[in-house]
This record gives sequence, structure tokens and C-alpha cells, in this order.
Amino acid sequence: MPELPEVETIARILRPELIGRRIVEADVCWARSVAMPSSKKFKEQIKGQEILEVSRRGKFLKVQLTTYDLLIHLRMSGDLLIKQGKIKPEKHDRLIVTLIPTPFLGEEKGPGKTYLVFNDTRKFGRVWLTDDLEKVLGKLGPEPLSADFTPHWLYDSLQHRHRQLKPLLLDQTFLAGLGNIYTDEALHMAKLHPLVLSDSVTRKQAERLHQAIQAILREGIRRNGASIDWVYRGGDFQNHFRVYGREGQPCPVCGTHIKKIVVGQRGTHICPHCQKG
DNA sequence: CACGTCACCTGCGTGC
DNA sequence: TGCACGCAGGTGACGT
Repeated sequence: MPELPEVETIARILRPELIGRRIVEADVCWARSVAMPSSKKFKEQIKGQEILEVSRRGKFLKVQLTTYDLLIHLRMSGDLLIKQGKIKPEKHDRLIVTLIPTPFLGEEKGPGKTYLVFNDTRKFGRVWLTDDLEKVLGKLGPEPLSADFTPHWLYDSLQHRHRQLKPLLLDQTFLAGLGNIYTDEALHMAKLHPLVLSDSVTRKQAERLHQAIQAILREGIRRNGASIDWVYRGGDFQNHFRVYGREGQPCPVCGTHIKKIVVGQRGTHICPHCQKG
């Protein structure tokens, strides 16, 4: 589900809630949600860890602990929620982490507990607990909103591949963070057809694509991400899609009806007038 | 190396 | 109303 802007939004929401708290317990409700280490070791190792920082890398949420990092990938339907006081597990909760403020080490006394709840209907999401970030994040491409991601880098990297633009942009080892929605939106903004081969892109087009990727991700973040289907977390970018999910509706640029095609098994939305093959 | 296919899961909308 | 089917914000393991 969530792409870079949604994960960034979640990180920003969770950061003030989590930093400075200590993990007293983790309840793994669906063992396969824990990718690494074993469910048993996960519970042992996470106990007592303090949360030092909450950030994002690509679509991964990164929770820096005293001696480990907790990495969370929400995949298609995952969500992270903060709950307080007495809670009852909801239907699709896969992991519940119990937290207390660091000054209060007594479990029973002190202020009420806080819970970090990982809810994931489709069970595709995964969490990792590791002391070696590279092991999980090592193959990721650059951050699209970082200084590493320049028009020159993009042009150069496109020339060195021979792939269709959309599948390449979805490839997290090429660039980290774009998913189906933001890729369609960025290609439309850049006026590039998703099937165009990467090494046929001109310098000018690569500059447009670079600009479009950053603009669309920044807009997504500014609007607190998109909330579609049954996962709603307050974002409203879904009301501003230019092409995604707008089959048959007019292109906001030229008015032509948006077409839906399939590219690499993914539903793909284009304006046939703005985005020429 | 690039691409297609399937698998992993649950739930929702559609059409019969 | 029931049911089959297709589809969904992602990724990884295969085979060609």
C-alpha cells in the first residue's frame, strides 16, 4: 500500500509518540510477519530496548533502538497505530509492542502504557530486528528527495539500462520509494509514456522526469499521503490524483480521457495525448 | 540482463 | 442472496 509519502507521513506521526519510550514486551500475533530473526528471538531481543529515533528509508520505516534497528515494511495493506490504555487486539493486528516512558521502569506502576500496533489485513508486511541495517536496506537505490538524486544521475542511470520506464521506476534497487500511484503520476507530469525504453530518454526528458518525481512526492507528503480503500490515515492526496484511478475521466492538462493499460502486471494510468509512446 | 508468471493474503465491487 | 471472478498502494522466487 504505502509508498514513500505515506511512510514519511507515518514516520512523522509516530516520531514524537515513540521517541524516549522503552519496549517492555512484543506480542507477535502472526509469526510470519516477523522476517528476522525468529519470532522467539525477536521477542527476547526487543525487550528492554529504548526507542532513540524514528525515520524512513525508501518504503521502510526505521525505528532505531538501543542496540538494534526495528525495520517495518507495510507492503500492500500494513498500517501502524498508536494506542493507549486498555486495548483489545483488532482482527488484523499482527504485532503489538508495549511501551512505557523511560523513567518508569516498573511495568505495573506509573502512567498508562502505550502500544505500537502493526495491523496488516493481507499479511504481506514484514518487520526485521537487526544490528546490520545493510543486510536489509543494502540494495536500495537512492532516496529520490536526497542530494544523491540529481538530474544527471537519473539521465546517466537510464542510459545504462535497457528497460521500460515504469517497471524500472518501480524497481527499489534503482530508486527507493516510488510505487504504482506515484510512478503513474510522475510519468504523467513528465509527459513520458510508461513503456518508453530507459536508454531512449533524452537529457531534457530525464530532467523533466527528475523534476516530476520530486514534485509529486513532495505534494504527496504535503498532503499527508493518500488514503484509499479501507486504509485511511488522514491524508488527502487521493483527491488530487491526475491519472491514477481516473480511467475515463478527463486529463487535467488536456482533457483527453485517461486510459488504463497493463504494464508489468500493474494497472497503469496514462493520458494518451500527453504521454506518447 | 530483462521480462513474464506465480506466489504470498484478505476483502471488496461487479456481474450473473 | 449467493457465488465466481477480477482487482488492489508490494516484492521475491522462478523460468525463459
